[in-house]
Amino acid sequence: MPPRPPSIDSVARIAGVSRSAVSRAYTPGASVAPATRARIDEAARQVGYRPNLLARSLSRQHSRTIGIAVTRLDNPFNAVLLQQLALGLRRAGYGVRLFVSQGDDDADPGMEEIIQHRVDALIVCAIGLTSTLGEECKALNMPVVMVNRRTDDNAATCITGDNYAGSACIARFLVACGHRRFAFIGGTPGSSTSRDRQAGFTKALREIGATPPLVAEGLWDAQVAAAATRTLFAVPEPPDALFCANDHMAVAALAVATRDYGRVAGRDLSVVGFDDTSQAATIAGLTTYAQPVAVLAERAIAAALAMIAGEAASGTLIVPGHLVVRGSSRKPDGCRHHAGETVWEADTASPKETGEWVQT
Amino acid sequence: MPPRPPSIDSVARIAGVSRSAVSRAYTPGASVAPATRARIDEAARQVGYRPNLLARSLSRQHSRTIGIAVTRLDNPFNAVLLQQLALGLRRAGYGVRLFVSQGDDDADPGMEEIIQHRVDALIVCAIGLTSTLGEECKALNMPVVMVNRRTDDNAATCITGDNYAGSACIARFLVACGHRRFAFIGGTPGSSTSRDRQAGFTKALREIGATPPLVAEGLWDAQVAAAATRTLFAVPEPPDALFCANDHMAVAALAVATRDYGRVAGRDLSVVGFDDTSQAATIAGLTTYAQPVAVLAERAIAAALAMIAGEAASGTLIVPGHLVVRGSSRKPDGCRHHAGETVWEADTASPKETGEWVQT
DNA sequence: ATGAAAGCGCTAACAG
DNA sequence: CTGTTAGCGCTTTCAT
Repeated sequence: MPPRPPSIDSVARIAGVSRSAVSRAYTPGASVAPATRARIDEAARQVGYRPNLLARSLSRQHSRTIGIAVTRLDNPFNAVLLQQLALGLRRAGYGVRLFVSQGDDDADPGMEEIIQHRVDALIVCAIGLTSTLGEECKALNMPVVMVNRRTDDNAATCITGDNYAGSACIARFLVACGHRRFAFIGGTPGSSTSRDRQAGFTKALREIGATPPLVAEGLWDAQVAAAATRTLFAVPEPPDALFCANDHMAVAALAVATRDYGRVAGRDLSVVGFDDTSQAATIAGLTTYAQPVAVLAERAIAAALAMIAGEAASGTLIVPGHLVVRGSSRKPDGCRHHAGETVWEADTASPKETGEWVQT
Repeated sequence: MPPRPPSIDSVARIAGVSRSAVSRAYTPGASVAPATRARIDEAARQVGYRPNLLARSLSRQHSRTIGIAVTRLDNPFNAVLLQQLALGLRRAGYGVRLFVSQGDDDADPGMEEIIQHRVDALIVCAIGLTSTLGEECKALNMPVVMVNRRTDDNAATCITGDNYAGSACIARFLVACGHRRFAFIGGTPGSSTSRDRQAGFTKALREIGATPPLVAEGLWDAQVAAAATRTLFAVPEPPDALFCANDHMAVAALAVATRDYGRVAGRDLSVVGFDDTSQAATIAGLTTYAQPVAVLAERAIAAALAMIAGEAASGTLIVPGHLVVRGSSRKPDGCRHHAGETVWEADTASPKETGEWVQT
């Protein structure tokens, strides 16, 4: 009933050439006589021909499509990361098939579905692959790169921020601010990212000889983090320094602390986040450890393309970030202006500008 | 070089049946003898067979894939809308091909690309289609539904919130708060959404006999809106009531007003947004006109599926919202609690619970 | 430079 | 219920 769109054959017929000729006319760098090409172009224009990419993919054995699996698009960091990935991929000539999963953590992002679609590679954001799935993928040799999450079984190449060093930096910063009672609100306990941030924070605190932090779970969720904040403030000696494992939660915690508990951030309380989402900056004036999302995306894409090309990259790339100081925290000595933001001199967490590959 | 994944033929051979049998085994509701099915299942399991969806799509003449074109994923409203769409689509058995475009407005979301991928339908969020593109789509009879944007040439089915009535409600609300000097920060001037919100606001103000608002352009961007806010406050008699065309901007404007200008929202200033993003609630305590994003998504999906099924829906569906009152504004008489939020009794903007189809 | 022919992996009548 | 056959629309040797 719906008249099918013109196929390569119709064009060939009209132009009076074989369909191979038409195919070549659409293949950059193939050899077609100018005259033939003209006839083909004309015929194509006439009927409004567009090559059917499904058919092409089937024939070529690759789809120039990359799958992106993601959760929690309510977290602007994830949303922006997705945006950067999609944009960068398009620039590289790849399309995107999107898989969004409900669950938080090791949520199986509908793996069966992904595999059946024969994407050339899979980029996984903020979710963990179960190890069996990791195996599956490499069995099918489908390249997988994980962003903002790492895995130890080297089933995938990983690109992350410097969670450990960044969080350690935050610990030192908070101590330099003169704080004494620390607290940490984590993401989902199962995620490497949350664990690394907690570990870096706690370890640095211990090394300095500070009191270990109170710990609560925020599950990467603003609401949950808000509740956790209330719990934290309900203790006899509530914290005066709070580190939340990402901005999404930090910004909620900050709101609770100031609105509901009358704390004035930057004086009797410091709250620090991780990511540097634009809302952290604009709305909340949040002190945070900035992750260069554009770089993360770019590196992830590079890794995926490399793997598609057969260069078996593997391991974990740690992309450095830096602390940016804003009104949500006190401002210790050693803060100075640089490129429009306030940084902290003692922030030496990530010396390498370009990031560093570590083997797992 | 990379050993190809097992195909339907390998399974057929191993199971000792024809490939049609295998095909049927994977087609719900097809008739296969239990014994045959068992042999097929076994063979499939053995080699790890998965049907190739590309091939299936080519053969079936549809891909069970819907394209989603979107911009500005830095705006949490768009991000969450995308999330809901993807989730709902998956529930309906559809996959998603994602097209994110850079530009703001009538940005051509890489139409050629979309068409070539032979998606079964296209859902466009927050972007406008140029009219030629609209034509193209219907020529190819590819269903298009626009969310949060409308078009008058009926090239597409549109699903929007009640921009006009909602904004009028905000105007009346602000007047009821006792304000006198109004301002409006719009999105991109080309977008129907921004225009409708401005029109509803301005019109209602005029009807009441209030002073017309100062108007500035925020381009749907937090930074730009922040700058616009500064401009607005630089005039001799700065506004005491500010309506921003979405929360993303409102929240930035609120931050500027309170932090940089020392205004205290809820007393000498009211700022109101549109959308009710979760950050608006959690972080900023923003008074805003709530749009039911889940409903928007669900309706958009329903429309797309209907059109795929051949039921030529067209026109514009207006989904009602409601005003939720929080700390960023004064609280006039007639506010009461309902289902955990504060609503305004005089908010009669959208009587229809289910939304209403209007012809264009 | 061009065309013929053989696929890519799966589906869909149609006979049996 | 099952196998045969003919596509779906495009690519890619291989000759010419």
